[in-house]
Amino acid sequence: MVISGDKVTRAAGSEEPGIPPACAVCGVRSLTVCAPLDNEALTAVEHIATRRTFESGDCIFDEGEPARHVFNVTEGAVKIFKLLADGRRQVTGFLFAGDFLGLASDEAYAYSAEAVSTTRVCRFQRRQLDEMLQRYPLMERRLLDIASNELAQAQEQMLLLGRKTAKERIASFLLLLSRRARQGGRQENPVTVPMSRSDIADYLGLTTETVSRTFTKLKSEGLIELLREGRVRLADKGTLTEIAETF
Amino acid sequence: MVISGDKVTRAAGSEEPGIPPACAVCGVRSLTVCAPLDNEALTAVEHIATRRTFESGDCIFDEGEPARHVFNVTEGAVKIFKLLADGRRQVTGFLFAGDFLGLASDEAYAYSAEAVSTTRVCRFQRRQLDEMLQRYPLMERRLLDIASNELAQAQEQMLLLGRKTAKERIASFLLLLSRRARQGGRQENPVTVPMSRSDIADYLGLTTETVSRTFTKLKSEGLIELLREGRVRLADKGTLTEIAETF
DNA sequence: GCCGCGCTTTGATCTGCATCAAATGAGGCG
DNA sequence: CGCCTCATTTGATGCAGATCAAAGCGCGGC
Repeated sequence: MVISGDKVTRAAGSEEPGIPPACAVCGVRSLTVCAPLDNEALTAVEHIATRRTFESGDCIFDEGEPARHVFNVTEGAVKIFKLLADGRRQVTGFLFAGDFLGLASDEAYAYSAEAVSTTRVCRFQRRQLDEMLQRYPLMERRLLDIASNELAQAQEQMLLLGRKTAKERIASFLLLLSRRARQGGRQENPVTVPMSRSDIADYLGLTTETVSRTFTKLKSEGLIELLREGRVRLADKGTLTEIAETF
Repeated sequence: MVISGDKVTRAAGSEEPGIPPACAVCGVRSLTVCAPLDNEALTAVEHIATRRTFESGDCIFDEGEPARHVFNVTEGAVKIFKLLADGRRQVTGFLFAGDFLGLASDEAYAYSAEAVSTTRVCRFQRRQLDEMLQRYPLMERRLLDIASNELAQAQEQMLLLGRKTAKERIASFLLLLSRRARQGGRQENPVTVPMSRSDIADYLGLTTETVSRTFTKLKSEGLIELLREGRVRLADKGTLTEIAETF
């Protein structure tokens, strides 16, 4: 029997020992698919949920793999991405506490998911979640709202990828991070940017070099300040917003 | 009282006189959100549906407008798009018979919609549809599946916009049109391309000139043939697929 | 405290697609 | 049937961002 698994393996996320998640006191519940559930339903959720922790760089699942689980991020940050055969990569989203992960129309995941920083999730068997959805229409409705939201965000991102300049993309990105931080109750102005330049590049359809240069340029224009530990202060949100929305 | 509105105004689509749509014999029902409904539910749908026709270029709704209706395309083709303040445009999708239109997470449409060719739709009041969804869980589940599918498609499109070359984009686009035509029971090989070069450009994040040049190049390489009335024969689907998936 | 490694920044050059410009072609209408 | 209009194609040139290259720099290990 394992007394102390101390160091986590870097592969599939470590299972938490002990107590099931106390959904009733979950700090991010109001953001999640569980938001509209009553106590009875929450208890049912607790019984089918497993908590897992992933370290930065850990793979959560891979594109094409049978989609047996879905996840709720409770802490940390996740990137989801697709690859072309020659290695070109498109990050299609970053997920934070409260975000739902693993919706697949097909039987297989449509994208890969990897932790960007230390990340905790609630994991469900897809089949068990399906049963929950049938039993609790409010949950299904909530999931539909979440999906609609993601769809709107995806279209915003298409606009960015198809039509915005590098500077506009970076400004949009910083404002997005800031907005998401506020929604998640994290600090919104000196905003934390947990992902690497290359993840940002692959999210914005640019290269690391262009991302870096553009940050430098925004800094030299006094619009942002680059702080310690990947934190960025949005010094002139108004101008950044104008740039992002484009003029 | 209007006796004969003969020529349709080019604004909001003309209302059909007479009989409600015969949902029971609807040719595209199996593709739509109505697919899983029984006869009782179909009758209810009939009572809240209005049929409308739009001519090519007609606006169906505008981004930002209160989202009071949702639509089912029953015939024709629709483009949905977003604009930047200076007029740059991103077409985020083309919709065909069977496709659902108007999901808005917010109270407002997240994008504009315009007919690309003569188009017929079933229109519902959002509120009435919401009631239907509560009454018929199968319909809500179906809508969730549709939304999941669209999400997967959106991610595919982000990959295209962020990482593919012009040639790869055009190849992907033609194969997408062909696949959608097959799904909708329309002719899949000489595929009909109802939208203008400039709509295609705005969908693929290119310019009309680049779209045109790339078509010409694919033609000169013997991969496609440009036929009368915007039809395109995919002469070498294998190579097109290789190009689209990228090597 | 020093070393080594990977990430980020900065610099120099190249290129795919955009932009600008003009010719060609396809409908629609008088 | 010929003209007008607008979409498409083709051509010439420019540029934003990619690519190639080489320093900085922060961080963990010893």
